[in-house]
Amino acid sequence: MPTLDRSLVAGLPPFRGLAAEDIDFILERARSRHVPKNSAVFEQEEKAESFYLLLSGHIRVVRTSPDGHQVVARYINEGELFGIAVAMGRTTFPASAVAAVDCVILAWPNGEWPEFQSRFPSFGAATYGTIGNRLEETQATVMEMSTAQVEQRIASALLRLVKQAGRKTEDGIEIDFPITRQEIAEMTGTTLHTVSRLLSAWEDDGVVRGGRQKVTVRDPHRLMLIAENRHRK
Amino acid sequence: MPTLDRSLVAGLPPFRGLAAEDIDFILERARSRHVPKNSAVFEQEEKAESFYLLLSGHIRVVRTSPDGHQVVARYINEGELFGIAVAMGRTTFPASAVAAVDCVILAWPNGEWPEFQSRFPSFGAATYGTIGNRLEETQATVMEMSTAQVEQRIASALLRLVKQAGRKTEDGIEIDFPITRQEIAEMTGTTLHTVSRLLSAWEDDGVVRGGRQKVTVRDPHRLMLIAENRHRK
DNA sequence: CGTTTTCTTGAACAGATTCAATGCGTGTGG
DNA sequence: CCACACGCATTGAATCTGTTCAAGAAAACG
Repeated sequence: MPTLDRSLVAGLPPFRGLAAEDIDFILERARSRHVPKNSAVFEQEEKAESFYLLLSGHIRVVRTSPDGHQVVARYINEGELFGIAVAMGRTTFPASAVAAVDCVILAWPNGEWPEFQSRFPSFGAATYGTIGNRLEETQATVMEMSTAQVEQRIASALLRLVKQAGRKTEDGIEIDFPITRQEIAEMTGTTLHTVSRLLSAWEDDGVVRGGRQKVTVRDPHRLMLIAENRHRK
Repeated sequence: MPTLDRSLVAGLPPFRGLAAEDIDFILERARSRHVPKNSAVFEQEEKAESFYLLLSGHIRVVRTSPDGHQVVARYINEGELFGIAVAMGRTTFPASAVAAVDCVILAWPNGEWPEFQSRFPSFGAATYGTIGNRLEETQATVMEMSTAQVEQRIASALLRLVKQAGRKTEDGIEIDFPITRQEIAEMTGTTLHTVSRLLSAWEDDGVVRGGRQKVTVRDPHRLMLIAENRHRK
């Protein structure tokens, strides 16, 4: 197997500040893997054997409750670590990770973690920073779900998606992976019906443009006003 | 200033597995502090200069949104670390920490963190484990808020409180610190009115017993059925 | 003893869900 | 290659859970 090229990851936060040979050391221990659209990298409750980095594509992190309800916890963007249960001292994954499009990932056996951690403190720090950010984001979500109306939550979610995975088109900014109304509902704690209704209304207002598994934001500013509940009712 | 006695902390997770002299090393660098009821250890957005351990008492972690809404993110129990922004690479606190009762805390300057981390890996691991647990709990909260009814959420919250800070009385298990209906509402994303109504109804059923800033759970099992939505309506 | 904070409870209202029916796209199999 | 079935999306109507508005009672505090 040819060694992975360090240019693949050199710019990414976890590798920033590492010497070329350190990056090579880490990459030599990685396995790369292609993950076809809609297949899972790992499943909730599964024993965590590895941790991962998303090289390309988009991954949806989904939690399922005992009674079958699903919640989309987040989307992983290119260059982000995920499935880092080992860094939190967990033995199982708290959620499933599903490829939203065809993806390429790197995987390291958990056994490598302690060495990476101690040998490359900046790598460890970046990982813990990632976890910290996710805790912060998740708390922000709780806050939003406690205080904001559905309309505002959906607007915020779209803005976040557009920011993380927006692709400019002639028509506005399009979310760069297929996403259903149902999934938007699972991100915002509502039903696909409500999402559909609101998107339709916004489409009439020219704020967004819908499509099958597609959303394009045409007027981000107006969407922001909606998210902040400062728009004319 | 007399050195703190190592028996204060020896049993606690962050110190487990450390040699006596290591514990002393860490304690020598700590400052202890008394925090009167209702006063803040630190405030949201404040620059994080230290990290903390709660020796005794109960601390409420509160997030306030730009528009003034408050959410109770969690309660810190005796023996837990809190305000560990430094371990997540944050420079400010994402929430405020308020003493629910008179508390005693230890504080370490953030500058000590890197040394503790590298010198006592088990201390670092315990800290990261704490962060991981909180992320996990917070995601569970999101899940609950997305899928469960208010009644179930309040029941779960009470059960969690009772588990973490329950004190047995002749009448049932009492939450061991003053907590208002408003605060329960802020934990569960509802209003004090709804909390009050439900607690009143449960009191009529003999499941709980209310009081000013006080809740006693008399029938945890029945409360569990409510939390799981498996009780007769 | 008056003032403030906490808690209770009724009534009206509303946002969002649920139920139901239908339409539209797209990918697959005959 | 076309038809059709399935997954995804839309939209109306009815319903309901929980909020909001309003008024007051009870407990603590200075």
